[in-house]
Amino acid sequence: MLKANHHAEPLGRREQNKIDTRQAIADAAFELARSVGPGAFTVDQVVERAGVSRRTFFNYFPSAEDALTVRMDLFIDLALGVFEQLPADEPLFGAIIRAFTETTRMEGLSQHGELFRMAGADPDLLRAQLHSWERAEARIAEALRARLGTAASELYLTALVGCVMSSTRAALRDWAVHTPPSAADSGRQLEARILAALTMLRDGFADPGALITPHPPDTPARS
Amino acid sequence: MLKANHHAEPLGRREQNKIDTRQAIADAAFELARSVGPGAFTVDQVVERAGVSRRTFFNYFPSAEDALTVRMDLFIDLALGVFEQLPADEPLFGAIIRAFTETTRMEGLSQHGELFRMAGADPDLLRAQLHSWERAEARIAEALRARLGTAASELYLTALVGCVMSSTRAALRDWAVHTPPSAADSGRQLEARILAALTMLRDGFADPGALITPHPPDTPARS
DNA sequence: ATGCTTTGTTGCACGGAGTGCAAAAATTGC
DNA sequence: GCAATTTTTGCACTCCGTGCAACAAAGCAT
Repeated sequence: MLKANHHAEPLGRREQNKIDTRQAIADAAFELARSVGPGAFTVDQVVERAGVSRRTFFNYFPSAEDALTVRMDLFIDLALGVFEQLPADEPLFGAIIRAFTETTRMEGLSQHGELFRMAGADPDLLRAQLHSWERAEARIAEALRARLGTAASELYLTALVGCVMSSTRAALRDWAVHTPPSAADSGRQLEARILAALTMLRDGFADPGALITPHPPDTPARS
Repeated sequence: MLKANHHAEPLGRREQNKIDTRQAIADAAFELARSVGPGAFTVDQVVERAGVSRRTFFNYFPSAEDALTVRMDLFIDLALGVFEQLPADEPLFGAIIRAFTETTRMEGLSQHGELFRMAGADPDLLRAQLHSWERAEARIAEALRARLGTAASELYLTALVGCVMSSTRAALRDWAVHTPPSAADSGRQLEARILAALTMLRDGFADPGALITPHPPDTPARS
């Protein structure tokens, strides 16, 4: 187990207030999205819940949907922190997989799945999430660049990161479809899928053999 | 060379008018984006150029940025048409690569690159494009599902398509960075990159060896 | 504590985005 | 040509997103 790298600096009241406000807004937005549905609430409703002014909201987020991507950004923060602590000589795919699984263990997954599922109902939320993945991709590519140095071409690097993210997203999608209610082993279900997808990637998708969920739905994949 | 599958049905005036209007709006939006920059023009300016009412614009597109993704959607139309005509026993990656290269030969690439580069300057356009890629992914997955039948799991299928799109996107990005002006061999440059990225994918990213553009920029990659 | 500087919040105002609705115009079928 | 259908348009309305200036809170020095 890796230590959490908490940045536990003194952190003045200025910084803390901003973090709190940001979180309050994000929480308010999430609760609203959960209760009335994504895209079915206004910024005014959010700020009323969060206890800030309308103008302040837009100081933090450019749109209501962006307040719903905070969780993913934080998730990437964690994952990158984990990744940077892994030994530099560990095999690449192994390190990536470990960074993901280690992170999913400290962060709850249910909300991510819930948000992912919400995106199916609201194009604007979907776009915000895609943008979030894009930002994450850039950040991860950055971290990988630091790890691999100039040994790898830019194309190799960006394509690899893109594929890792795509595979992870496919796993999330599959998981969201086949594990709608919060099942007991929900976490393991997702982990298994991410692992399966990344393994396919490592093998160049040579074997179409069904590892998880054949074609018909409702096959809980006894893993 | 494959035939273009032109759907040359009679096509009444209703249908034709809609197509024309759609195209007029898309063209007007593209010209504006090109001259004043993406995100720097209003819907009113677009509709004035296109010669339609403001309300009509929103009958066709939900936002100004969406009018700029028409080209990519059409590109996918073409590519899918090509893909479906390829022999069913052709190796998967080969078929995908061929579908792409065949399509790039009939469609101009410069506008795609231009739009791609524009997205770096306007978050909303970027989101619209990401959404467009997402739609394309779904459509391609559909086509692949028809081709592979139930032999492949959903996860395999969606992960594969996602990775193909990601690799292509990485190639586009690399190309857009290293080939800013419309160079003479612009088309071949892009083709080479897409091929390189998809080859990396097929090989499971086992070899970080620099195929195109080592690390430093401005290395035209003698192909 | 007191004042001074820096930084974050709020209200206001304004232009633009997006949508429901009903009237008007264009296309189609007969 | 006439009636039915489909598309375009104008209007009105709400909500979004932002520049600006006044205001409040935190930091800093004495």
